[in-house]
Amino acid sequence: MSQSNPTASETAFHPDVVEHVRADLPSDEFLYDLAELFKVFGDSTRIKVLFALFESELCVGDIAQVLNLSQSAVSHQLRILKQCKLVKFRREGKTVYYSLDDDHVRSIIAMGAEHIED
Amino acid sequence: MSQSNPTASETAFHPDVVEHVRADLPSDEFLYDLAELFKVFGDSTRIKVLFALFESELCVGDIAQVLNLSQSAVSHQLRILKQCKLVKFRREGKTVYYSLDDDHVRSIIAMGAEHIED
DNA sequence: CTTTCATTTGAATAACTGTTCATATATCGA
DNA sequence: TCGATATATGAACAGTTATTCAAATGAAAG
Repeated sequence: MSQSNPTASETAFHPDVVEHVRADLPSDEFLYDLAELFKVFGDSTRIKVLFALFESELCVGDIAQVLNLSQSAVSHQLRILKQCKLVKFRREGKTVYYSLDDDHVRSIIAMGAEHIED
Repeated sequence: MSQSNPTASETAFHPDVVEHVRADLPSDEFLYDLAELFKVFGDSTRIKVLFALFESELCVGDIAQVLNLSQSAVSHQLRILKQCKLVKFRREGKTVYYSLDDDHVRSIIAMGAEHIED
């Protein structure tokens, strides 16, 4: 018998395929982290914030103005964007200016946008 | 005065910037759709399903086996992936085979993966 | 037509998430 | 030091969502 996988496929329809696919899956941790990243893009408020920052560096109050949101809501979302390195910030007196951290953000959003336009 | 924007920026710090950024924002509908798309990628179960389908076409039961999930849970998620055209399917007797619908899926995930590896 | 198998669907529950409101921190000027 | 301003944070509430379980399709075989 060519089958010797104990964990998988006792009732599987295609045990060989199941085993092969399973073997090539990335680690659970990687898949989890990836989902976490996309989760961040999966909120329209955060997407709006990112699009606003596409144009130029902005302070918190201006982002709130642009998007018609409360300052608190914006600050909460910026915190999340900061955590996964999508935005960076610099302080100038009382004001904190946010900007995109790298170009991955643009690439990822561009790919998403491409899929939508069908 | 060079400012004449009625809707925005009564209390904004940089009214001119606010107005400019706001003018260049995509429509709310587009931004909402984009967030909806990323929301689909933002769940580790769905990400796992997509990665499994990277390898080959699979039927529902095999996906469940590969990922160690209930058939029902997989079916529910496949429904969502189907709705936004990320996967397609074909029926063969009682069995339904799922596969990736286009290469956008790979591109989007590749971009996300690139960001994580830092 | 009845049984069996693969998948789908619906309802219910539990967990998560974004906003709001109130409060706290931080910086600057008087 | 005190007040004003910009931002951050914490708790609470409301809305959303993924899973489970049970039941329902849909398709082939006898």
